[in-house]
Amino acid sequence: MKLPRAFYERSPLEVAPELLGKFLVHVTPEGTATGQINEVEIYSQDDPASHTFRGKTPRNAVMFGKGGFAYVYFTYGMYFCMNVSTETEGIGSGVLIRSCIPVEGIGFMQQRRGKSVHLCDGPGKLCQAFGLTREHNGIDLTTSAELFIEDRGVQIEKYTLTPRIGISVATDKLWRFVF
DNA sequence: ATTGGGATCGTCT
DNA sequence: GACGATCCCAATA
Repeated sequence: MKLPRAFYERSPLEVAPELLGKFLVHVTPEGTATGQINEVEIYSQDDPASHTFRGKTPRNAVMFGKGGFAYVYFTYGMYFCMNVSTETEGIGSGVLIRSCIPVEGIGFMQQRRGKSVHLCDGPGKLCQAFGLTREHNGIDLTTSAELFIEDRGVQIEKYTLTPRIGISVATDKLWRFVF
């Protein structure tokens, strides 16, 4: 079943480990892409590595909204990354979906990813494989029939904490969750 | 297996 | 005007 608002409206430290093992689903006219989330990172309001650290802007506004919305941003001139907003309205926090295991729609993913064998194992690759772009920024994952996260009864008992990837500050924090 | 450079542009200083 | 919450390819070892 689809994750409800209450799941997201908690501290990202609580949300992140529970997102591991859940299923990201994107329904498109060509077909449905599904993947099991296996790597996430936390970005909170008072975190110098977070887009929200210097306050609300048009770009990061979704992170400051209610929990359970997709924050999809454009980066490095050519890639998109997807987060889910966490905590209540006014708090700029979220969880970056970094990687997932392809489950359904692998043919579409390969088509979108071209020659590469690496379909979903990275935030930019994941968005490309799932066909996620700026159009998906701001989608309510708790009500959308197009983009949402499902609980299919899988519980991840064992996971690893590491520093986050690709940041230059707060590198001591173990805010990356992998299983 | 690891390293280094290039692509490419929106966002914020 | 500088710099990314990245990725890919080529060169090195």
